[in-house]
Amino acid sequence: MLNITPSAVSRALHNHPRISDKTKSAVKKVAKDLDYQPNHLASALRSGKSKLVGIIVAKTNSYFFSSVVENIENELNKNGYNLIITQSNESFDKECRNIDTLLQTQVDGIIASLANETITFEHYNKIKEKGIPLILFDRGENDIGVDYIGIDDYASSNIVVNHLVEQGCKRIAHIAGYSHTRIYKNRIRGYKDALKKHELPEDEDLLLEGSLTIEDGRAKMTELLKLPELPDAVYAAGDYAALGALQVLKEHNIKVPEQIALVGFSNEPFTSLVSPSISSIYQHNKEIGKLVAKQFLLRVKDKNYKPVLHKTILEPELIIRDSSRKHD
Amino acid sequence: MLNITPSAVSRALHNHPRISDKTKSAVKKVAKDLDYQPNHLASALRSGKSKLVGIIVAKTNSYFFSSVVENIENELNKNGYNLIITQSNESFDKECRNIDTLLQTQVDGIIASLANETITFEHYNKIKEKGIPLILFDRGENDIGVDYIGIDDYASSNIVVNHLVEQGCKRIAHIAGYSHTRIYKNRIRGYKDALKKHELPEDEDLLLEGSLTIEDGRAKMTELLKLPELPDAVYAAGDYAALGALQVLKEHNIKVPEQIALVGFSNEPFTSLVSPSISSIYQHNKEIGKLVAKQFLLRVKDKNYKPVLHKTILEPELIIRDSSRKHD
DNA sequence: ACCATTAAGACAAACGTTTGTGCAAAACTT
DNA sequence: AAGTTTTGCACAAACGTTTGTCTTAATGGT
Repeated sequence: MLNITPSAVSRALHNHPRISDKTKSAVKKVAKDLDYQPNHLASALRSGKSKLVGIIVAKTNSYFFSSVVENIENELNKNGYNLIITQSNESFDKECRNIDTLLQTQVDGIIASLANETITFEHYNKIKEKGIPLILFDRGENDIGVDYIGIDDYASSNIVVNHLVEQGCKRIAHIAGYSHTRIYKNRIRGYKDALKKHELPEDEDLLLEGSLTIEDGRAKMTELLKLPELPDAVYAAGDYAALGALQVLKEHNIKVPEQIALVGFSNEPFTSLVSPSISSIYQHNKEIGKLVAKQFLLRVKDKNYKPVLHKTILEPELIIRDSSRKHD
Repeated sequence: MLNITPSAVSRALHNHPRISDKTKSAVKKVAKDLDYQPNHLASALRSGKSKLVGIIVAKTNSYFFSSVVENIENELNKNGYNLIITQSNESFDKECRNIDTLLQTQVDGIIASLANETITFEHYNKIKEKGIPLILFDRGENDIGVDYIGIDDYASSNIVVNHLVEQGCKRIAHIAGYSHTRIYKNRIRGYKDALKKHELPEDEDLLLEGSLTIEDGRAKMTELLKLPELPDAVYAAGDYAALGALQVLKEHNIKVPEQIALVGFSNEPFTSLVSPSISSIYQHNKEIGKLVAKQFLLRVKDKNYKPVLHKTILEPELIIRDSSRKHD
């Protein structure tokens, strides 16, 4: 080297004020020449910061999650963080194990969206006890008491119902998610309140909770078609369920949207590909990813910033497609 | 503690033969009681193994990649490894940067699928120089000289052409990927050779290279429809291109498969959702993921195992759907 | 009973940084 | 010119493991 201690080198590379500009530039030059690669592990060990962020989502191969993650990655990479992505597969157990794994890996923080199965939250306390930031998005709970970014599910339902009423629908069914998950509960509340607002009768037969898979959508639509009085619109709380419903409608030669209009949720890519294309709620995937990343950065930069909780709620946007457009 | 040195504890937890069973169980009991969590960073620093594996794919939000990654994750998690997932966005530059980032993070190995833009491979030498395993899948190159897992692209084209000929098609077009990428080149070769085998004339107008996006598929299909003599089948080397083609065909009121049959590639979920559903080549996503993981584990366990190169080529499977089924 | 072998674990160095403290020289103050 | 502050860096400890070597005690062989 050039007669200098490791500590001086470290400080030089980090632009410590107590190092002269001359040695700084000298050190940096040598670093370049020798193609010096800092050892992240050693740095992490000593400083306690691994520069790794853990992510837990239900499934990476859903468009919504993968595009949120993509945007989180872009933001955090800029700040020297890398992502460790795990998936819960909607399983509570796997979610718990993922948390353990991530904590063992000494991540600097965790970003998560809850599994469908998750209805208790003690496992998240481990994270809080460790003192590292935890940010939830989309499927988060108020009970955990951490920062959250998501859309206004209640408002989404309002927008959907308003739109359907505008199209002339008067008997609107809702294929809902399980109401133990907050977001689905809110969508149900929004649906009911919107009906009231428009002075439409609330019919229990028109509200069906389920897992929102394609199969579930098919089953629920089949049930709806057995009703003595058919609905003239179906609002599904998930695109896959909407797709299942659409399949059943086509099999029964029911015209969409003329006889029954259809609206989904999440704006999965296929909604614009099927025919008729399915109207759906866009959840601002990109925006959510960016906001999550920014919120995370805020938290790691300012550890003592605890007291204030940030809940960011985005306004949803209805993408109107053929499945619910009765007139231009 | 219980009057024992850290070294003894470490060895006890790792079942070192020179530690008595008595102390081993004692140590493990205390570890349980105290909820001891080993510090991966310290372990990584000392042992030189981070237990992290880097992944580079073009896009996580493609179904093929995300399901491969999902299966890699499952396998590697069982062996104590965690994944750092990065995406190149099909960009050569981003791919280079990803490699640098991963190496800096001291990953124990890298698993990658090349970006479309990538046509030179020096940046992968950095990985080999570091002496850590590199495994390629799907989009890999023979030149790099590393283990590879993928499907037989040449055979895929054969299967597709055979199927189309069986359906009575005699003028088969191919919307191809750029031939500088090996897998697309092989699909083109397979396509040409299969035509020869069936003694069908090879028509240059029927072979169009492109990026295989939806838009590209639309453009290429539009071109094909301008030909004086229309094709009676289109084989697209990617599902998105096939979808674009299908859109154009429907807009021109051309019956699929009666007038023009259509086959795609990758078996993306939407292929079964659109109407008509699109026949497509299934690439054994799960199998690929598992094989990649196993190959990686082989390599890290046996560093000196270098000389032999493993190329695993899976047989593709054609999923026949409505878009190419002229009779049952 | 003496030497050889094995067993069980202690000891200490090492991995490559970061960081608090100490200390000399330089710069500034009056 | 003497005291005070600032500057620039050296020193050394520390992060929590892993691992090669050494030591002591126990076991075995003759």
